[in-house]
Amino acid sequence: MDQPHNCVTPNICNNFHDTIEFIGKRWTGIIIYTLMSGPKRFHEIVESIPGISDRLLTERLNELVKEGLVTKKQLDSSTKKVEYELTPSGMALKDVLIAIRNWVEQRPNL
Amino acid sequence: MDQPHNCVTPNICNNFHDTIEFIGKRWTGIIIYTLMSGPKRFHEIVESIPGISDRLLTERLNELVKEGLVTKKQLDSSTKKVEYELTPSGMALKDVLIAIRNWVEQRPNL
DNA sequence: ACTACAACTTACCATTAGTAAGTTTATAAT
DNA sequence: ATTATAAACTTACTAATGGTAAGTTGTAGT
Repeated sequence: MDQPHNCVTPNICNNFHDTIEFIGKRWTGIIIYTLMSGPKRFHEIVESIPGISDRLLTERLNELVKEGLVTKKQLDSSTKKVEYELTPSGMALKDVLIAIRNWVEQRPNL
Repeated sequence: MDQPHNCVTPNICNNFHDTIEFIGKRWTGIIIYTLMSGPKRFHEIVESIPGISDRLLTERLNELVKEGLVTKKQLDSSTKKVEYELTPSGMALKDVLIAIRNWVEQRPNL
């Protein structure tokens, strides 16, 4: 808990402020959470996240790829099948997700 | 990393999905981060978070109070001076913030 | 009495999200 | 061989949220 926040690299989260806003962007956290259990195809992600739409999932996945947290693989060339997988950097967010889950579990259920 | 997400109590984050969306809401994370160092007055928060506006800070603080993560104290009755402070529940988010900071520090600076 | 400050509140415009329908290419069914 | 279905987007449009600026209320200082 030290340094404040002054953004340098646009769209790349190299500091606390940018990072928390990036992974906290609507759906992003749950997408990462979903991919923690292994690579998934587009429709598998849609199906495991109730409420998300095609449009926003596409947008968020593109952002995640751009930030280097997710990779996109073409399965079976010449078809439209793709697979999304966390990079090591994305996987390293597991500790953050675990910390959140622990906090949720320890909260008094008002 | 177990259970999925099905919201029961509206506006109260008792599960992973709601929680990550709540603390990831624009400015919320940084407000909590700012209050980690102790109680602060309204204008002190504004001054320590570059870019935030009165309107959004008011809105976010109200949400945080509603969720039981922050308390609002009237200082010096009959003036407008107030102070915001994390509740124990809010303070418990420190582990989450530390996990994020660690992740940021360990990332390769593209 | 005049000015400034603290903590909002209101009004308005810009950006982002949600919903639904359409597109493209490929395999499956009849 | 034609038709249908599916995967992964894309486009268009409306609703919700965020950003900017100005206004409000009450106290304090000079």
